[in-house]
Formats: sequence, C-alpha cells, structure tokens
Amino acid sequence: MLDIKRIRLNTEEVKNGLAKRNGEFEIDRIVELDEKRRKALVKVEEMKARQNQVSKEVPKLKKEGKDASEVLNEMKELSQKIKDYDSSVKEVEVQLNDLLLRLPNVPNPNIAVGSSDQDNIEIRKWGEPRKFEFEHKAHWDIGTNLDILDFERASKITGARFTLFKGLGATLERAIISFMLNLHTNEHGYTEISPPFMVNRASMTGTGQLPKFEEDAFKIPDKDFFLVPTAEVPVTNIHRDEILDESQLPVYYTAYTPCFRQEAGSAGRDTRGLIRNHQFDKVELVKLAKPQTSYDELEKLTNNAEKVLKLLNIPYRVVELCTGDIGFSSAKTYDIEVWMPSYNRYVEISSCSNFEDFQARRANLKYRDKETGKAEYLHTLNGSGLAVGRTLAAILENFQEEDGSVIIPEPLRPYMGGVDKIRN
RNA sequence: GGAGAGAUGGCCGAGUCUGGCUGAAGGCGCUCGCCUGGAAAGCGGGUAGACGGCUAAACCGUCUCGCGGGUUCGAAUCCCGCUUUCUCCGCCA
Repeated sequence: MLDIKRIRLNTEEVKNGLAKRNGEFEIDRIVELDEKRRKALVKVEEMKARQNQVSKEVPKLKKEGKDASEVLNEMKELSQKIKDYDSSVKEVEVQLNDLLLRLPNVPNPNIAVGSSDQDNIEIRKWGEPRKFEFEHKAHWDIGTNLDILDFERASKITGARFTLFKGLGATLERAIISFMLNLHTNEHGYTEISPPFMVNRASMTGTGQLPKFEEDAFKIPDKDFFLVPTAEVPVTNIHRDEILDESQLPVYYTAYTPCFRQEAGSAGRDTRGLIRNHQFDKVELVKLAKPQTSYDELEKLTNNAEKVLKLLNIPYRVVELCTGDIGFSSAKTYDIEVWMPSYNRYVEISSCSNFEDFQARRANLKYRDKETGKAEYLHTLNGSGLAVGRTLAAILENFQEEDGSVIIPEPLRPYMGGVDKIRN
C-alpha cells in the first residue's frame, strides 16, 4: 500500500511512476476521497472534543448539587450527531482504503520501462546450454518413462495440473528440498521456518494477494482461510503488527511449503508437465531489512538463489523485469530463468523482489530506529530459492542420457542414499 | 466438539463487582542526567501507536485497554457476537 500522504503531496510523482505499469489507476479519485475524509474528520473531531469537555464537567455539576438535565439534553443531541457523522466518515474511509489496497507499488525509478517481458533486461548468464547429440525429451516424457512422474493418475485422484511423484521421483523431490534448505540455513544465514499452509485474510492482504487477486487463490469454504500461494505469505506475516528492534535486523527466513494456485487466466498455457501446476513445492527466501540496505539485500538474496543452480550445474540467466512485467507489490524484481531444453529457452524458476515498504504498510511491519527512537516501516524482500518442481524438471531435461536415464547432480546424491542415476 | 477461566503499555500487573478525576496505579526493563576513579546501589527525568490541524518541529485535537457492535451525556469497566490463550472432558495422528 502506498502512503496516502505521498499520494496527497507528490501526486504527480506517483502518477508518473504508476503510468509505467500496465493498467489504469484512479489516483484522482483517491485524492478526492482523501480530501473529503480529512474535511469531515476535522468536523467530527471538533464535536467529539466538545463532547469530551462537557462530559468532564457533568460529574462536577452533580457534585455541586446542580441540575445537569439541560446539559444532558444538549449532549444527547450532539451524541446523535456524532454518531451519524462518524458513520459517514467511516464510509468514505472504507472506500478510500479499498482503492488504496488495490493500487500497485510504484516501480523503482531506475528499472527499465517497458510493457511486457519482451522489454526485460538480461543482467547475466551462467553456464552453457548443453548440445545434445541425440533427440532429447521433455521432462514429462522422461519422468513418465522412468515411472517417477505420473500425471494421468494424479488427474484421476484430483484433476488436471497435479502431479504424482513416485519412487525415486518422490525421493528426488525431497532431496531437492533438503539440499536447498541446508544450503540457505548453513551457508547463507537463513533461519528455517515451517509455517502453516493455510493463512487468514489479514495475512493475504498483508503481502498483497488480496483484495485484488482473490480468484487466484484456493479458499477454504466457510473458514475464510486460504491455501498458501507461496511461503511468502505466512513468513512475511510472522512479524505483522510488530515493532522489531533494530539490532534484530536484517531478518532472514527460509521456508519450504507446497504452494497452491488457481492459475486463473492461464488456461492452455504450459499444460504439460511440472511447469504450471495447481500445487507445487517451493523453498522461499524472505528478508526484513532496513530501507537503507534493502537493495543490497536484494542482490544478495538473488545470489543466494542462483547458488542453487550453480551447485547443481544447470545453466541459467538473470533478468531484470521491466516496469510492465513486475508484480503488483514489487518495486524491483529479478527473475532467475533456468535453461529448459524442451522449451528451447530459459524458463522462470525464481522471482526475487524488493517490495520496499509496500507490504510493510499493509502488514504493519516496523522497526525502531536506534538514532531517532521512532518506529519506521521495514522493507520486505523475497525470492524463490527455488521452485522445486521446475528444478526437478530442469534436472531431468538437462541431465538426461540417450538411454532415457537421468544423472543425479552430485550435491543431491547424499540426500538420495548415494543414488547417482535414475534408470529404468 | 463440550465446560470453565483469561486477553490491559516493551514485560509483569492493578483497575472491571460499585461507568466519569485512568492513555491508564505500582513494579521491572530500557534510556538520559546526578553521584563514582569506574561500576553497583541510590536519587531525579524520560519511555506506545495511528490519524488529523496544508509540510516539518513545537503545540493542540481525535482514536486505540484482543476484535466488532450495542447501551449511555460519558465505557478498560455494563450487554451481545467473534477471535485467541490456558485448564479439564471427549475425539484423534
């Protein structure tokens, strides 16, 4: 959520910033409502001040044995007036708040301006895509042939866009998760979290999934709970409504969770394999940092995620998303894209973002500044470290052999009882 | 799922029966000053957040005692609903 004062005082700056995104935003309407709210507020508060003042005098009158009935009658009227006025102020506030919650973050002014992923900028590349001397296969065929992935039975059990992992496929998935978590906790200084996989409305609103994107989430009937679309939601909300001590910063959390997404609007895209499922596993990296350091922390976080692919020896590149492609809450985002032979291109496997204070305002995440003694909004960051299903797909595709077997990257073998190859 | 007891500032804890002088006693912690060679003890001061008064400081006002609503001129205090914690019972991995 943007600071209403920022919108009020730097209206043009906000307008120009948001204009670089796709979509239309009702800034003028917000400014109008804000003004309406403040005008009304001054009036009610005057009335309330009068009410408080008189209320203090009532017991005095009574003590002196004087008749207070005249004053009380006057106050009765005032009290009713305040109630009426208050509810109209509240109405304006509700409207204003709803608009604010649906307004995206202002992109960092230094990122590339563009309208689609065509305008993203490649920042760096690592590794060389493998040249196959045989006809390579897509991961869904490799996995099905090895009997480690079963898409048909997953459809029977649940429906389309679900996957059954079997035998060494299930083991490989578990190995990837453990490998990533150990790397981030042991080498990169993150604290491991295992959060609830369902979250409430306040948490979803805190990170920006609600109110605008409710149709993307899976909702639990009658409960007002949502299946987590990403660990970002429960983990970023750990310190919601808290004021952290500056000495605790920066906070580094990593969490494995399954992620549940409706994939509304993506019908027909990536329908085969592990790339776009309703349920997928992900290891997430989350940071809470001081504003002054958040962009350094973004670089580090991205490097932490890249390290996974380096160790697994899978080619990837990092792109900076342009203003038209960054997510709703983000000010700046790097995508890490892994080389996927079946797509013959790089495919997103991690998205690392600095949200600045956008989520912090929604979730009321603050820290106390040591020098000023004041509570200030934190900056929040997160990134996948990495998406597990896509990592597994990349392993199958990049390390497949002509005979249909797949070589397991060295760092994963200890997690698989020493298995170095999956074969028929 | 049933029964009961709680939820007050950074923490502990009074106030709730008997509504007003309580944004909230007292203690702890933290912090600043005095004292000291230094420290402890002691003494004195400070110590929530949001919103608004065109910006900032000062100052002023409004709101906040789990959340929402109601009664009342006035609610931490009375009434209703919800959330949550603890204890006991039931059920269960």
